[in-house]
Amino acid sequence: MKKNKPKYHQIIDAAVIAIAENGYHQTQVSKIARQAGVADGTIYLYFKNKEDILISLFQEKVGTFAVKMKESIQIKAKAAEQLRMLVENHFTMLTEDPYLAVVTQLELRQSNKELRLKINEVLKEYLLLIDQILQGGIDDGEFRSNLNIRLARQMIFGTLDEMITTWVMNDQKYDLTASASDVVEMLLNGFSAEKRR
Amino acid sequence: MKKNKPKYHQIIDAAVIAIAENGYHQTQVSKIARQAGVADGTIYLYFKNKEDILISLFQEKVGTFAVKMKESIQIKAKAAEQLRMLVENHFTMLTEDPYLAVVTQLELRQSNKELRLKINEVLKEYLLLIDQILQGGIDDGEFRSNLNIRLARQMIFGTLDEMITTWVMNDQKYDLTASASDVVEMLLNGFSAEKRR
Amino acid sequence: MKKNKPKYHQIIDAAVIAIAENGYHQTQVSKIARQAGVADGTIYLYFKNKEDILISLFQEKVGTFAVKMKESIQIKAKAAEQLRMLVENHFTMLTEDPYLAVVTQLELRQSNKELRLKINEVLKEYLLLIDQILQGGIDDGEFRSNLNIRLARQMIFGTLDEMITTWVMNDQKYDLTASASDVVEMLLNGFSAEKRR
Amino acid sequence: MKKNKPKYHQIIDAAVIAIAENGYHQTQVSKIARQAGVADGTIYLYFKNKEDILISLFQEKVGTFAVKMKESIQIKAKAAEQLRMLVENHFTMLTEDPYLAVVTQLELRQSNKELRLKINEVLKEYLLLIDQILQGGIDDGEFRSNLNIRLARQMIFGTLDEMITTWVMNDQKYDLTASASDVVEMLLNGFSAEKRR
DNA sequence: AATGAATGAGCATTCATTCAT
DNA sequence: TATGAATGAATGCTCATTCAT
Repeated sequence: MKKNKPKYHQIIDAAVIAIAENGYHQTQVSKIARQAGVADGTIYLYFKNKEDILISLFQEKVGTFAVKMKESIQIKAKAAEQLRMLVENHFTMLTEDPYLAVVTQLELRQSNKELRLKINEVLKEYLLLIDQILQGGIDDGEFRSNLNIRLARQMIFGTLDEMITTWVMNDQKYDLTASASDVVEMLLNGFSAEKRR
Repeated sequence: MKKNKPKYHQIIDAAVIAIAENGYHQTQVSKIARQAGVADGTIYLYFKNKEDILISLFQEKVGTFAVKMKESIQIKAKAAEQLRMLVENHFTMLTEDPYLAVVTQLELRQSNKELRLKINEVLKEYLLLIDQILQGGIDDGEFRSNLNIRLARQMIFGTLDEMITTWVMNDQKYDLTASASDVVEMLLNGFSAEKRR
Repeated sequence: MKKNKPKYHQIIDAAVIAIAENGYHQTQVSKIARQAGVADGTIYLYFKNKEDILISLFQEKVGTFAVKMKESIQIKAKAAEQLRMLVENHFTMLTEDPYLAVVTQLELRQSNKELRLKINEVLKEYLLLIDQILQGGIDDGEFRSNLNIRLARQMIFGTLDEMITTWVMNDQKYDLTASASDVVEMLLNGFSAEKRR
Repeated sequence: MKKNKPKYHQIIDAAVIAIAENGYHQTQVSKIARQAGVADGTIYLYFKNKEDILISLFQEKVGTFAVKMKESIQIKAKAAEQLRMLVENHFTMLTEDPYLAVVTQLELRQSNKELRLKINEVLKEYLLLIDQILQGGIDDGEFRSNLNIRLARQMIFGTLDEMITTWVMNDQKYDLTASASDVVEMLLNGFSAEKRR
């Protein structure tokens, strides 16, 4: 299995740095190779093509991300606390890896529709986690019973994504985590209250 | 003024169709020209370069969008009604122009950072409109006084954007407007209720 | 006859200025038209194509040049004096028209072989004039009887051309005419003296 | 070092042939590549851009030219003999490489001013060689003491250049070397004799 | 005669991928 | 495994020329 060899991760990490520093379209395969300290041709021993590097990058990073997130959330019982944990962790993880933040929020979106569909496939696991929190909240009576889970999940993900993208576009120069509490409150209000009128 | 000549809009409309059908990177200038029924060189009588077509496209379409939106909203007095109107119109307008939906939600995001900053510049007008609704709601007591406007705006825009993108990625095959009411409720709940506990 | 209409010369003069200021390859037909104060299309009422402007330009300017030169020379009796007059006039005329100097020495040489052959055709009249001086000098016994006229003419023209080109390449910043006397001496020495040994 | 690899010279030689046969402006990079038997992209592994091929071509050919010329001249003691050797060699070398003659006398002059300045830079070495011959002749008393070296050099170079260009423009169909002796005589007469009167 | 909007052919260069070593 | 020299397809833009008005 290629994924267990050191050069596999070496190349992926090089890709994150190269793309974050140079931008998606300015990052040629040869630049990733140079950053990784391998020859151009070596890349193709570990990845099918350039697109495969990007998908693998996303799988590795978001996969790790989702696993850690799951673990963090399991220690909380209530859906509200789980959601708070999810938002805080989401912000913290990206704050701690500025290169990855740039790559996921800005650069990878410059890829074509086909690649984005594959990226969405990887994201599904994470979105499912959100769904589980929401379903739990409904089951426990924390959220209203007629909550539209799909919609609620899109609200959560869309809000976080917009917040983070804006933060990255502003060169990550303010504290993203400081807004975690406020945004969680607004989301929870949206989910818990009975339908107005 | 070039913008008043018929070919200006002819080319922009052709660009929307060509990009929606072929994807951003597969849309050569010659393809736009063919779609518009003009020679390649004619494009350059109306636009500085290929990027300028895209920026102009966005300005024309989102500019029109924002103007219409402003007019629609002014006939409503309450912020809640204004927000409902905004969401409904946003969904309706994109539903009525499927090509434009694909271009704004998927294809235009594949542009480089520089172009995206220009696009954001155009978007500002629309985001300001949301801010005005929110501020009105606070002033009227509809929304809680300590509402974080920036956050609320990001929640609105992020949620709508995520909903629409998902809808477009699913080939626009379900009724987006049907969710308008539900999402407005959730957003309003988030803004109106007092901070929990 | 087109050549008698004012716009004919208006366009040629505009071409000299435009080419001198912008360089041969940077001088589009539209630039000449703008400089001449006419529409692009108007150019083609007076000239067959772009190349025709250049040939006509050369014909007009060098034609005038040759006619003036002939007149100047006729007042001198001796070949040596005629040659001196030719060199002085050649230098003076180009010194007095810096734009033309740039165009003939630098810019027009960037044209293709075909155009250069036509230019050479125009030059023939001038070269013939030199030949006449040389033949006169031989007939009068000023120059040695076995002087190779073709070679002598190439020496005269080549030397002048090289001197002027160097002067133009150095932005015409020194006094070209100051060297006239010296160069004439050297040339005359080359022609008059008996074959050495 | 790229210059030591066989493909470097392979491409330069191909460029000489392609430009001589097709003309400067009709010689696309792909044509040079085809002539050299390499792929278009390979050109760019050895040259920065198309202009760089031309400059390198000139450097290689004229560089070799100047080196050979220096060696040939050193075996002669008298300036007159050195000049005769220079003219003969100059003619012989270009006669032996008809393609190069076309390229240097006609095609390379069609380049823009910037490129021509670089070409002149390369030529300087050759012009310096002429200056050294002239200075030697003055020191030895072969040439008159008040000889203007700059002028004499321009006369030599200008005359040779004009002769060769005319010869190339006439499709090299006569024997250039046959005129070497005569032209040298005329030049020497110009330099050696005391100022007339 | 004059205009100028419209035309469309033409080309240097990049870079993902291959493959002989 | 690893290399890196070589490949060659792909495209935005310019500008001389035309022609309807």
